[in-house]
Amino acid sequence: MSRTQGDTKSKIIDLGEKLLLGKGFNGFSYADIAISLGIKNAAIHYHFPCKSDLGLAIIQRARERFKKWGANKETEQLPDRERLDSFFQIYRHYLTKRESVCLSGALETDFTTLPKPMQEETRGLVYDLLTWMEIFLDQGRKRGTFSFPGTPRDQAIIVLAVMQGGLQMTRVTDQSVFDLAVSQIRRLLKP
Amino acid sequence: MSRTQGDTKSKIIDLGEKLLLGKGFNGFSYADIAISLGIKNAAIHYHFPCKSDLGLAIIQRARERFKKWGANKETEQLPDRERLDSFFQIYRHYLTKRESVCLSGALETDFTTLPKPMQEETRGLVYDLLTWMEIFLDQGRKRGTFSFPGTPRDQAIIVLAVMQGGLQMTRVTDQSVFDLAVSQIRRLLKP
DNA sequence: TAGCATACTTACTAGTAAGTAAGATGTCAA
DNA sequence: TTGACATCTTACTTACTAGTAAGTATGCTA
Repeated sequence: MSRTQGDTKSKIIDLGEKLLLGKGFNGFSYADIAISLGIKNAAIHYHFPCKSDLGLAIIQRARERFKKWGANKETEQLPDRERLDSFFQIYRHYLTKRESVCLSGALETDFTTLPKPMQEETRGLVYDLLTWMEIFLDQGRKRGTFSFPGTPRDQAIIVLAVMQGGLQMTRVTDQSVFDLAVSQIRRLLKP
Repeated sequence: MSRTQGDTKSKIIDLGEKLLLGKGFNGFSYADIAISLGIKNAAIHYHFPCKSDLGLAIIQRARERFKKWGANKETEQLPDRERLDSFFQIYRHYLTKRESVCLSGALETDFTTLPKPMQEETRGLVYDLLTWMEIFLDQGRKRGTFSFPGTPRDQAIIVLAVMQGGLQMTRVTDQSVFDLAVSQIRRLLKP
């Protein structure tokens, strides 16, 4: 009984992502997914022969999602500060909807235990984020929307590190910590 | 044959910490420690009945280490900016000597999978760090050593998040990323 | 309608995880 | 020198891990 084309497969990626963000790559098993979706362990292996295949699919989808977000007409036409807030909203979303850290943060702490293909894809993800932010900050400073010392790359590293670290810290303190981090980094970028 | 008092026990904590920082709490096993120290699995269980006992000991020792660092006469008498650098050095040390992320970062991403006592101790660790940094930044701003918008707590969150996120990002990019993050946060604190 | 692909399930394997029970060995104190 | 305690080892259990092999139901297509 195949309900909708690719239904189970995308459900596996959905749940896999949620579990990865919530418990780390070594913190969940195929059994967790199987039980939760009401299918058998082997059904997951059918779609993703190895766990690393699933991990890879999760990262690739996230990269594409970010790429689409960046290329989105609506997003592109936003004023710089609103576009920045829209970026922050991606991270804020992790917190509210998924009660989790961000993908890059989760993957980076597990990095040494990840299979090679996932490591490479993780590098790609971080490269995407850093590059986007660097260009965005550079343009913004030239336009006078943002102000910061050092190079756009320096500042891009800081901004991403704050998102990542902020989400993680929030987990052990309270939700306000992430929001405080966001408002502080916004202040620090003020012209 | 008990060579030195508490020798094995502290060796287990040493290696446990290294593994925790390097691979996450779910990324290593008692077997890893046993093989590396040339002892048997059960010897570790003698000193730490459950893995959570070991995890707890690791965090507690780190908290004490930080407490001692903070109370150290040498550290205390340092000028603010040098004291800040000394703080950054703690994190830089994780990178060079251990090729790892920081303890709070590692624990926070695994947080939901950690046993309760470890969760509580992790909260304590983050509280220690946040509190110290908040007071330090507050004093520094009053003395005119530092300059930043918002409250000292806002800025403390940012600084810690940058340390944490910076170490993690460095893992998938190159070592320079952490150093760039440090120099950028130093710039952002300039009066 | 025969055959073939898709999307599974059932039933298993090999390996690893944490944890335990019982015993061996050494050290020290009375 | 005996007994108690600390620090281990040997030998195991139970539970879970990823992964596989073989079989089944359903529906599409030639």
